[in-house]
Amino acid sequence: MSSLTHAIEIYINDLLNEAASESMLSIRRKELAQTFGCVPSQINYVLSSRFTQEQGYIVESQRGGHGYIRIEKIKQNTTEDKLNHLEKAVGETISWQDVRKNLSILQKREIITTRERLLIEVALRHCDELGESLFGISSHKREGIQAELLKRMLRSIVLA
Amino acid sequence: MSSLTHAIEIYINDLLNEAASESMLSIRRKELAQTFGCVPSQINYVLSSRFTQEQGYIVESQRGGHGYIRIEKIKQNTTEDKLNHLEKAVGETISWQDVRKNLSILQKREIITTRERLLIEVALRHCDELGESLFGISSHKREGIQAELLKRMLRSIVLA
DNA sequence: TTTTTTATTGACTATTTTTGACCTTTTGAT
DNA sequence: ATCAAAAGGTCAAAAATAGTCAATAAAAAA
Repeated sequence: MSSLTHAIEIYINDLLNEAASESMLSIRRKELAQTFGCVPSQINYVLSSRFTQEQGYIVESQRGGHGYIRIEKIKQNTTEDKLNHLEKAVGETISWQDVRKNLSILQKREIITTRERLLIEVALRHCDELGESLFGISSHKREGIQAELLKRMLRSIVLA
Repeated sequence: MSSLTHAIEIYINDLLNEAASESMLSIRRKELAQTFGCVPSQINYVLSSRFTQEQGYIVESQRGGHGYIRIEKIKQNTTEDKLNHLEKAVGETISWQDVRKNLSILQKREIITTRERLLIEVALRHCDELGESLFGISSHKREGIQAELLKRMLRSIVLA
């Protein structure tokens, strides 16, 4: 392990934990690289492999003078359960009917809002249309694609 | 250690907020520049990067003796306005950069929530990945598809 | 051992901020 | 009417950051 990447990952996590400020922190890419004696782009690698949205982080940055990289942890690990549950509920493929049914349930349980439900439905339909009209993918394959997108979307907000 | 630009941005916002006068204020470019010990054109930079119409402000000015710069924070009114605004902001195609920027602005203006922003980002990325890896669509065309999806999603929640 | 995945680097690119030289508009005095 | 002074505007260069991508190298899996 050791690896530079891992060390940097730990370093950032430490900062995030001790930062009283709502587990959010700001760094200078160059500085961080210097403290670890590596090239700056190494930091990008760490961020894109260890601090992705899927993993519960939001990363924003700005170039130019006084540039920065801001990392925010948006996940409380106790939501793991919900996640697993969702994964199983959605499964590998899912029909449009089922999608509607599931979303309806989630909404009633106030796990997602009406607006969020709309967003999800719009996205799924759009994807489906593309798959069908533009590329004529089979219905079954489209369902797989939709299931994947649905899972990703649900994950992203359950973690938030 | 924030940038000059950011400091000036905050200063102006403070003035706008405490100004009882309908969140509108008038400044002298030269004076403000002097307050911050910078060249006057720095003020133009701040205005054009932080107080654009997109971001909800109207800026008017006049040269010559008794010149001034007036800054007004405008409220978002009807749904129609929001929609038109969105349509224009997104346009026909949109880069990932611009997507992030736009969503960030919408979130700051509280037109969408963090969760909604996450949902949208995930959906767009998913669509993009599909387009690229599965069907090898050109980058430009993918941007068009993304713009369409983005507009649909935003429309759906603005109208909700 | 061979293959596949993950890390490391660096050359090249892109964005943002800061500064300054030069331009335009408005007012007011003569 | 003219001109000088007093604003504000534009634009492009320079400086300060961050991002991308592809070639290697190292580690893990098969």
